[in-house]
Amino acid sequence: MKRPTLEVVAARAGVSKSSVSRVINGETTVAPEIRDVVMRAVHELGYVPNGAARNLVTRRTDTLAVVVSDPPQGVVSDDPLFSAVVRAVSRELEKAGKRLVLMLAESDQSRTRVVQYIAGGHVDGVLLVALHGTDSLPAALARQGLPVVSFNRTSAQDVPYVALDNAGGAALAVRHLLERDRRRIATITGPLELYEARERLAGYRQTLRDTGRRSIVALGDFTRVSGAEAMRQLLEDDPDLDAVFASNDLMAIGALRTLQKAGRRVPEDVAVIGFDDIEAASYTSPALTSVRSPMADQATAAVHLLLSLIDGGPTDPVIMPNELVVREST
Amino acid sequence: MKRPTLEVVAARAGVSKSSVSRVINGETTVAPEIRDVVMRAVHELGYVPNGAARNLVTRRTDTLAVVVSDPPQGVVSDDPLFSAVVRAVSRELEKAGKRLVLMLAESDQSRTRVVQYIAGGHVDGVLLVALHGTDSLPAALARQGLPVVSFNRTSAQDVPYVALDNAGGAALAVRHLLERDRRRIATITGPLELYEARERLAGYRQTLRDTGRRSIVALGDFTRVSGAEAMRQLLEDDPDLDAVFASNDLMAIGALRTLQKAGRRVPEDVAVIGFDDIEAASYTSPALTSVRSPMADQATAAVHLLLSLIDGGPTDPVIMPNELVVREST
DNA sequence: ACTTTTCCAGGGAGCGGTCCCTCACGACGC
DNA sequence: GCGTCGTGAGGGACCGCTCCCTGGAAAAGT
Repeated sequence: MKRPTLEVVAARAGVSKSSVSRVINGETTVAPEIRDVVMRAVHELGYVPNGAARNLVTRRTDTLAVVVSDPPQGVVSDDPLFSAVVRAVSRELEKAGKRLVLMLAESDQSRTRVVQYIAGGHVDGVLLVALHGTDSLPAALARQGLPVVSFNRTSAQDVPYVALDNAGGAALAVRHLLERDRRRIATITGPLELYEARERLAGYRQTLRDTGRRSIVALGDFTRVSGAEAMRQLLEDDPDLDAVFASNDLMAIGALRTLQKAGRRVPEDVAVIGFDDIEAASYTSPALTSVRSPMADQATAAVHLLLSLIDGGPTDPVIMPNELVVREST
Repeated sequence: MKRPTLEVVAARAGVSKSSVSRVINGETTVAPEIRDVVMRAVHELGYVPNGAARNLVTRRTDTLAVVVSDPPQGVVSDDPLFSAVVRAVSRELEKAGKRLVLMLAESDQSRTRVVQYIAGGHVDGVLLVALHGTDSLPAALARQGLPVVSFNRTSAQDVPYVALDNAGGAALAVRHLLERDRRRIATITGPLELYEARERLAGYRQTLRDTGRRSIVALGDFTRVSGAEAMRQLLEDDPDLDAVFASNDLMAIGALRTLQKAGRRVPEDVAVIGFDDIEAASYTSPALTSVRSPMADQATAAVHLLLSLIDGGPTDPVIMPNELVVREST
């Protein structure tokens, strides 16, 4: 099942390789009759250009890597937003006529494999998703000298990024709770190695400080069980609290369960608000109020930034605004 | 930022290209001292082989495509299982030292693009996920003459596949409901263009028939809202029903909500059972009993089958067993 | 009418690897 | 001591494409 080559097509059409190449690549300096005879030959033979050969000489691959850097426990890729992001990226690349190579970097070993692969010239650019601030990957990739866009802020200074307005979102949540006349507002944080977790915490703190209230903080790690556990902790430490801002929805869902088991009514006794507005937030009872993270839009923006970078465009970071989705839990 | 080539490394090490190539590819017929001097040159120069050049001559890419064929509404890729599958596949390929190109085929246009890409020799094999029975893609890809494995049964005869035991899983669910002394057991189906939906329905029907009971069927399309709607329909048609088997969890969750709004207690008045056991199934209240689809295992099996196919191995289909996860809703 | 410019098809040199084939050299057998 | 064999390094053709360069024909200029 050998595929025909340019040369075979050229022979069939009775023209030179160069002419066929020009037709294939849509150059305009080709006489119509040559164009036609070439196209016919192409269709008759079912010719499709060999990608490797083309890559080799053009040094472009029309392929972008999406690298998901994640500890083995899988905080990020377990996240329900993962598939939304992957889909949005995929759709956007499809539109731009590019391909997507997905790589999960879960261990140091796979991290070096990723760098090797990138260095091998297989891709034109890299989209980095959800890294720890301490991650060595962003810097290592940036050093390869090809375009890198991060899906979050990272410790590597010069990596362009598209980020959520995490602090602003947290402020939105807290102000909403204040408007509902809540006085003792606790928070459950994400893992503080992550920028987004730190920013959400900072937004929460700042807003409370501005209104002269004190923070009540419990640590979580963005998983549902950690949310349940943190809520238990909070109830013990401060039984009088009347609202909880969880740094993501999974933890909010965990907190909801804990509250129900403890016999607290939501939202009457304790209001609960999450962050991200994942699908499952609308399934819970009561349905969860949440700060919507426009992940699909963020993914789209990240792809655009990366594509523009590849074309030598600007590298200005993009910050996505969030909005509040009020449901039953507040 | 020009990367060094084999030739440069060879010059630096004072040996021939061939020797460097042998060292890089770990051939054993190389004298230790040559090996050492080459390795040193490789490290000093930071040499990484150019992928395109290698692909061109070896005709292998060590890359596999995962093609998700899906209508624009996104039945499959909206599915919470999507990310689980992608992750499992990614991990497995990582282990095997292969790369993953993800392609969503949402329109006819993108379908042709997929076929073109595959024909371009960019990948060594294809893993097809979740197709409509009428999909033209499996056949088109199989015609390309490279290994294809389907993640479900398809209409294309000769495409090897890894499937769930859908009928068996449905039977498991229905028998469980019968054991709970339910007499009027309804079902909410998936979109019947999909094999899995038909098989789940068939399993339901057969099990009821075997025990002399009649089927009560409402049509859904695997989305949550369709489940809610179908449940409304069922309550209207047959107010006395005491159990519902939904063909997937999202629809079960929708049904749960409808039942609660209608004032039926779950499981006291109506037992609800889902299929797939997605994460969210354990978040609902009451937590959802479900037939667990071992999607990650299925994905792993599919990758193994594909890899074995590439090495010229057998093409026997694999059927994955499912198990029941009993929670509060039954 | 002749030269200059424009335009477009063809020829062919790479791109950076792999791998077949040749050949040198040391070990071994007789 | 000489021929044979085995081992392993080197030379170079080749994978399929792009793109620069050349050259001939047609168009434009004088």
